[in-house]
Amino acid sequence: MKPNEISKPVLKRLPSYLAYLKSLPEDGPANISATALAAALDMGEVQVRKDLALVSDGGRPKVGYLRESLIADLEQFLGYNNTTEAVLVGAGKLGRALLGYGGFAEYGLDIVAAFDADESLAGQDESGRPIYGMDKLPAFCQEKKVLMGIITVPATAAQGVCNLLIANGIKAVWNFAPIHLDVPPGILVQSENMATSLAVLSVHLSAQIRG
Amino acid sequence: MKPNEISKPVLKRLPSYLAYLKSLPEDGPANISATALAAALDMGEVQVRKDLALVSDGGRPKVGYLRESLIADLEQFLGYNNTTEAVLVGAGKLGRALLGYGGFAEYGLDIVAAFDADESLAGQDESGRPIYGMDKLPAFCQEKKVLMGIITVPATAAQGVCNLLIANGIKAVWNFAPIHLDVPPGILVQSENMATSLAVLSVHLSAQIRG
DNA sequence: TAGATTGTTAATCGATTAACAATC
DNA sequence: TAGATTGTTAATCGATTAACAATC
Repeated sequence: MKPNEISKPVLKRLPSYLAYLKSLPEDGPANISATALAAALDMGEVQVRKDLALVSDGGRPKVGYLRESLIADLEQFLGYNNTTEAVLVGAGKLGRALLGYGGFAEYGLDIVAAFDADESLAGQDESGRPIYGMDKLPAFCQEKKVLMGIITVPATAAQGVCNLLIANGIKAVWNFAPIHLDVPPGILVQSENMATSLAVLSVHLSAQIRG
Repeated sequence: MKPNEISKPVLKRLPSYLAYLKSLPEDGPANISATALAAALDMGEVQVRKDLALVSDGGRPKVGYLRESLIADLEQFLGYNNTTEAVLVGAGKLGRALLGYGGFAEYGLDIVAAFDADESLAGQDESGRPIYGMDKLPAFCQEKKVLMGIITVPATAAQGVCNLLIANGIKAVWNFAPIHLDVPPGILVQSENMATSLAVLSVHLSAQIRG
């Protein structure tokens, strides 16, 4: 089963399973059933069972899955074992917050360097990651064969940065700028969109108030 | 047309339209067609047309929509005009970053206060918002009739905070903790999940590498 | 009028759910 | 064996897309 045959809805649910499994006490029961997982996460049990069948064949009738194996299978499938190196562009507030966040290692992500148009930011950030001027970006990405770029620049600069990253070998872009990025086929853009979440919440509240 | 009749996929696309329309130059053409919007955002034009028809009746054959009216209709629909007051719980790195972000006003969101279990954080944050101890939360939420809560505490504390918020009148929760929150019917939880985005990117790269 | 664009009705597609058979 | 659980095949549901009619 090739991972790219998996549908996006399924793919987006997998991290929840993983997070829940990891939150279980180490000295608890060694097995867990899809039924139990579904109940804990408020999901349909058939859906959970089908999702798990895509990433693991360790499910046994009557006992369910071995928790540790299932965790391993999910991590394997999600590629959290082999580290992905990423560069970050835009060392403003958000950019530095992401640089400083230590939790990405758990997902196999390593932000190896940051770049910013403002040369005065160059140096090391508090977490010890280097910050360079934009002129250093092309050589760095090409030499290190970096595949992921994280964009935390203002919306007006985002498309240009995106183009630059792609020109230097990046295949996946994590975009925090609130703007649609145009990319050639084969490049994946995943946009982190707070406006989207806010819209869902906001409309819910409007409906709530109006009755 | 009641807003809660709209489907979630549609709702999540609306902010993109709005952002794009706002990015257009003020002195540009006054009209824009669904066709042009679709092309700019890499979407199907039928889809865009159908989405817009749900929030506006200003579309005219041959000319499209009046840009300004469409912006107004979208903002109206998304409830960005009437301000929503929110409280934030957890004044750590992420919490203070959100407090300091000035952009929420554009979406009709006003974070009026923050709370943290660590009393030593009490006082004012740099942006002038007050930070209180957790004991002040119940009275504050009830008196101000706050409807939205933002959770930026560690995963282990999130469910407890969520319960507390709901007990004090909150109807919508914006959750940044990487954990599933259980809530009673009628309460909406929107989780901001970076692990989800990372999974999508990570699997794309794995597939890319393997060929 | 001709053509661009809108909005709607019907067809397709994909994801979820339900029903069932298999297994320990 | 009986019952819990798995995995699979079929049915349903909802969203997207295609085809078309309406309009300026």
